[in-house]
Formats: sequence, structure tokens, C-alpha cells
Amino acid sequence: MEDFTERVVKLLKEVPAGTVASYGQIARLAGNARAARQVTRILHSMSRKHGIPWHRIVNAKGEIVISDGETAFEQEERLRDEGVPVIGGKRVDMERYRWDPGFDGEEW
DNA sequence: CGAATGACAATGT
DNA sequence: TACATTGCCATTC
Repeated sequence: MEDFTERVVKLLKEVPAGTVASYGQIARLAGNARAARQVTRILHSMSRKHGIPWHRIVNAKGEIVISDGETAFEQEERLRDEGVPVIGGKRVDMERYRWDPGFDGEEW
């Protein structure tokens, strides 16, 4: 049993390229359905310097809602590069590219 | 230790 | 679809 943060980081690394996952989805898989906001904090804080694929994480509607314009743009570019079309500069087809883990809550 | 904070979510209008 | 509200909870101050 690790900290919520640790688990979130692990889950993020499990997200395959070409798919996107929502903050809430990650939070739920990590064990806390309501800790979506912590996932945001973790990403904002850990991201770059920790080799975490933060760009595959968008909000529940499949939109990029990052407050920092530059970071948001980088995410958009990376997603396109992985095969995920970004509509209107900030949206992806959630139904189609949503990450679908085979399990429900990691490997327990 | 109490209050503020946030790359969100869910619901209502 | 867009905007406003309210709820949430770990981390920071």
C-alpha cells in the first residue's frame, strides 16, 4: 500500500500512447473516486521532471483545461503525434480514445 | 493545526 | 454546447 500520489504516478505510466484518460478516471483507479483534484496537483507538480506522460490526461469531457497556455499547446501537439486528433484545439473524442484498462482498480 | 489552493467532476440552467 | 454552482480531498501555507 503506497500513498495515493505514488499510485497515481504508477497508473499514469500504464496509460498507453494513443489514448487519453481523465483525471477522475485515474483517481478512481488509484482508489479515490473523488480525488480528481489531487491528480491535477500531482501532474502539475511532478510532470516534466519525472517522465510522466501527463499529456495523456484530460478532463472528464476530453478537453484540455490546462491554465498555462504553453503547456496546453504542448499537450495538444503530443496527442496529435500519438494519433489522437484534437478538435477545436482542445478537445479529443473521449468515446473513441478513452483509456480502457482491462481491470478495475489495478491488480488487486 | 486551521485555512487556502487547484492541469477536476457532477449537476443544474 | 456553454456557463454557473457545489462538492471533494490531498497537499501547501
